[in-house]
Amino acid sequence: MSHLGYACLMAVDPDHVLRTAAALLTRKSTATMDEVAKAAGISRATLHRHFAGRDVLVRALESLGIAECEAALDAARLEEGTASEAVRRLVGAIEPVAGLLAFLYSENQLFEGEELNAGWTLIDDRISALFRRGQLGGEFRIDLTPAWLTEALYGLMASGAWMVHSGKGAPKDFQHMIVELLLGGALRREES
Amino acid sequence: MSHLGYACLMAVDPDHVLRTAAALLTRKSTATMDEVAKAAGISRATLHRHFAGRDVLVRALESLGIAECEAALDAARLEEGTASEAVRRLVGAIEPVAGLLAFLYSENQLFEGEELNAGWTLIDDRISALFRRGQLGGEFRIDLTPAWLTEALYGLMASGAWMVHSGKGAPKDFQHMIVELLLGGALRREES
DNA sequence: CCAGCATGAGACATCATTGTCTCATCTGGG
DNA sequence: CCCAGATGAGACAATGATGTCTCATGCTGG
Repeated sequence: MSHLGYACLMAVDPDHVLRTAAALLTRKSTATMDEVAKAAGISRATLHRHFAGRDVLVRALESLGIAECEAALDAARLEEGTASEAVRRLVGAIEPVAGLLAFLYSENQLFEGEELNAGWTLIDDRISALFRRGQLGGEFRIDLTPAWLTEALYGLMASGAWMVHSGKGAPKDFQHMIVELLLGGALRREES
Repeated sequence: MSHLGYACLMAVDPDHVLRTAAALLTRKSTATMDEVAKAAGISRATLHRHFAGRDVLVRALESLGIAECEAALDAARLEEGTASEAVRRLVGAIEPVAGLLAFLYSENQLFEGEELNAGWTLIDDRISALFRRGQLGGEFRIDLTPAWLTEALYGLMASGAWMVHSGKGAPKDFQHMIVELLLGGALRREES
């Protein structure tokens, strides 16, 4: 037997499979394991060897989504500059993951009884903290709770991802549309 | 044979079944036909006699959702008063349907190839027209398209429904949270 | 060259949901 | 009272997705 745990030869790259699955399920959330395998260019048997069951695959996608979200949060440097600038960076950084997030969001309701991955709470807390920072600094209004602002951001990102996905909006407008509406609202600013 | 088309005796009320199904599927979008029947207090056979198949049931729910949406649009009198007031009335009127809308929204992706019910376009147009009216009247900013404002409203309503459903928010705050964020945004208003 | 290992293809049983059917029962109107 | 119609309960097959298995193939490392 080889002294290496696994690395030998034409082994499938699990990360590539995962990302292909994410791209497919983002478009068609009911895709079959067979379709996922075909999209990844592997057989259903091999897919099953790496992810033993659809739930395992979804859990792995959840971990991927959480990891990418946290990477986006890190890249956005939420502690630096004004809260508004941080929100803008956050939306821009999270845009590539928005589709996957929307998929996971719709799948989460299937994990009703089971425990919710603690990673989501971590992310919620970091975003809530950003809004709280904006409130304490006098930048954001205080009559909307950080929790609601966080949920609203999620909803707006889902709408933005939908606009882009359906072709009604350009990806380049994603960040601007969301940030402008979330921060500025629909009303005209007399003071501007 | 009776001279009346159908009305005879202990006939099931299809509307009651529909509303029960809506309430159930709002909470558990993957509910079985059996669960739907049980929730409505009828047998699966009878459910099947009224709605021949799950797709027929979902289509009926779609029609119900469209009808209730249009009723809400009518009740909100979108042409009266300022656009802001109309938006506030709209959100308040549509709140009871928000859960059903979220369910239908998630199901619509399953009707990929098939034709989309024209009713949705009608509703989109009416809401878009409201935002356009606000823009033309100088009330709303013009750098966000009415189409985006409409989609954003949907997203915020989904987030609001989620907050209420998950117990993180009170139903009485639904209207206020959404309208304040959609119109005013998160930034503080110096002019207020 | 050869052995080992990952893969592809496919067969197979299982499971859940669904659509369809039959039959017994109950109710209310004529 | 009696019958038509609607319902409830359950059996049944069909379908689709899934999990598991075997076998042949092809490649790599030694």
